[in-house]
Amino acid sequence: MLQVNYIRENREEVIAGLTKKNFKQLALIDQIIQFDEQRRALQVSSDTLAAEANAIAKQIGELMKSGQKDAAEDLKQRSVAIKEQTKSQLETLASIETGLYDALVQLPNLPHASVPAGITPEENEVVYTWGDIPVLPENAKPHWELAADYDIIDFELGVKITGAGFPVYKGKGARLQRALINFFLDEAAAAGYKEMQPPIVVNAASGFATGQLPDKEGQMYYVGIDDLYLIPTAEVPLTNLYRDVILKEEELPVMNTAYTPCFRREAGSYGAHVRGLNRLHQFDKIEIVQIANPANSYQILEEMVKHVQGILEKLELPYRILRLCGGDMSFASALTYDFETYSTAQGRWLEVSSTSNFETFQSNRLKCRFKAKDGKNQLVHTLNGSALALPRIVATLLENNQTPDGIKMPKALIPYLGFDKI
RNA sequence: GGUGAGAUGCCUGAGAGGCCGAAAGGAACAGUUUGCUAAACUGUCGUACGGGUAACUGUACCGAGGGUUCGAAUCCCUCUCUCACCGCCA
Repeated sequence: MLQVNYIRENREEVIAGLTKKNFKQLALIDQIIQFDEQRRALQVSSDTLAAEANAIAKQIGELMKSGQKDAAEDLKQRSVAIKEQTKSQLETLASIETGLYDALVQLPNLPHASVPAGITPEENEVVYTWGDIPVLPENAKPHWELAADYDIIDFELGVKITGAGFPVYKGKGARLQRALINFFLDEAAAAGYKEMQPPIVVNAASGFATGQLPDKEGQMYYVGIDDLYLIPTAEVPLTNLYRDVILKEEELPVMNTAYTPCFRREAGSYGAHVRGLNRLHQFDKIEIVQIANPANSYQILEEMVKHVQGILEKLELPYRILRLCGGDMSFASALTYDFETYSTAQGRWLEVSSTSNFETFQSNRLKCRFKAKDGKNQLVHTLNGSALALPRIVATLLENNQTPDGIKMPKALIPYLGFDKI
């Protein structure tokens, strides 16, 4: 959520930024500024009235004490009149505040200056490419066929016990999952992140603070009987640890990581590209989250990008980094780098990580601030990234490393796996 | 699931219609003293939104929402959450 004061003082810049993000309802800006003006004017007058009422109440108290009942009665009448007036002002104020808020939550975050213009994924900027795309034999198979051949991931079995998009990992497939989770967590710990194990169901207040509610309500699994939501990413619980918190400046940056299963209904998504592991309702992910001082949050974003690069390189997977264009960025992000590994058998790039700086967009809803040296509270910047999501990593590992005598595992994983080949 | 108790500032905790944005203690921060550590003393010490160049100042907030009253942390209603004990249980 953007800050009203910022919008008021930087109207032109806000409009330019939202335009870059391909946001159309620019009329909201002036509506917000207008609401804000009305709000402040009304507040001044209702505050003044309240001040008068408070003063009168105090006088009545004193008059009663000294026994001047008649004088007190006169003042009471006056007080009742003020109360009427205050009541109607407060009602108007409340409706203006609601209007202001409703408009405000519709605005996406402003893009960072380095975000390229553009609307479609094709306009994302490739900023880095690493690794050689392997040359595979003629009869190379996509991962869903390999998974069946080696009996390591069973999609049909998952359909039986739950439904589509809930695969069962078996034998070496299950072991590969566990190895990746441990590997990613160890890498994060080595980079200075503190490992956490948060709940994987959250309440509505948490969903709201990180922006899943109300807009993306239909994307989360909802446990109605207890009014809880299954998390779509560990970002939700990890970031909400700092909801309503005022940190000390020297506590920044806070670096946390967690492995969690993630649940996404993916309502409305379908098509040829969702086979196998490409899109699931339940998957595993290791998330890294930082709560940062705004002064160096972009440096931190670069460090997070380096961290993800390091992992992908240890896994020997060819990848590229995209700086997302304005139109392809998420609602809350100011700058996002997507990581894609190349799936040779499918002949396409698969997104395996998304690493973003949200600046104050989330912290404004979270009310997560830090006390700066001057004693004033200031919103923190929040950043997060996948490091990494498992399914597409597994997909590319299987596809890119297939040989006539099995699927070779990268060196870095062997200690975690206890075998070097599937 | 049953029964009972409770929710006040960073923490503990008093307050039971006006003198309460809130005692006291602790923590934290700054200063003085001290050879260091510790201690002692002094001061600062909630948040949000406004007004004012500023010093300063107004309003709101004692779990949330409503009500009674000239006036509510305090009385009434509803809700939420927490804790304890019992039951069940990994």
